[in-house]
Amino acid sequence: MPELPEVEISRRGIEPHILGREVTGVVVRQPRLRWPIPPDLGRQVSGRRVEAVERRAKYLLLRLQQGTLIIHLGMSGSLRILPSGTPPGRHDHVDLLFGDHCLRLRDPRRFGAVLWTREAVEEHPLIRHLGPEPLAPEFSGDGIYQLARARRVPVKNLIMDGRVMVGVGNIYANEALFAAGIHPHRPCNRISLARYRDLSEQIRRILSEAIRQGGTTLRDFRQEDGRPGYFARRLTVYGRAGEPCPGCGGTIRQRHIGQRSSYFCPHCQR
DNA sequence: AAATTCTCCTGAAGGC
DNA sequence: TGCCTTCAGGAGAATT
Repeated sequence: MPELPEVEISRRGIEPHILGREVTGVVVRQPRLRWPIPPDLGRQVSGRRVEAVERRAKYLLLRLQQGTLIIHLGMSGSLRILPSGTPPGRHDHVDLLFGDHCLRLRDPRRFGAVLWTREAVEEHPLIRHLGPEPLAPEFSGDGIYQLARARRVPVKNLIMDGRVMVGVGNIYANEALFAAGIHPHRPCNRISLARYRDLSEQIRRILSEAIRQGGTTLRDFRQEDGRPGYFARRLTVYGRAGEPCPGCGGTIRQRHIGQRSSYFCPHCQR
């Protein structure tokens, strides 16, 4: 499931293959993703050159001449660079053609999205309200602490809220809270500034490490060359219910918070 | 108004 | 072996 590191890895993987290249066509085999793919996408983007390949939160932004393609990988999306004409698999829904090769989106669960906007992408409804990037140099716990004071949701919900900060999905939220010794259920307004600063640092550290490891492959994620990521072996608590906590030897618990699974050590995390 | 629930979809895993 | 059921999960929309 692509979270921020997986999207950044995809960005770095595809950039050298498409930056500066002209889109020669688009093939849409299945337009029904999270939102329908615009029917005239091919006409809109063909002939335009890729001027930048960026990432904002978990959105990939392909800046073309006079517009931006917004790609979201949803739950199960992945991007591959392939020779043009490579036979598509069952869930290969979209190809962006670049002459001899193509950028192919595979997304079995179809929660992803491919959208086109000619407006300033920073003002797009999906982008406009996004919180700060954890990997930006100026990111610290201070802003989060201020926001948290006015709310009382569990801290895990807070850090997964894209308006508060972006890119922290379920896996990394669990890991960061363990690393910071904070209980995922703790009301977010009952955590000190010092602990938010530490938590922010842990989020940065874990996301950076995951990027270095090629991301976390749990089910479908593949790097652009088809290799899986290797961060899964570094996960300390996620998916380890019943196993011993590496900190105290106690048992890692799993509980549901919202609709998602939390994994934590009730002894080390308070 | 903040917080929770619902919804999209299908692969994987577990039970019998 | 294989069918059936349950679960997971990002994020906007709907609901409380």
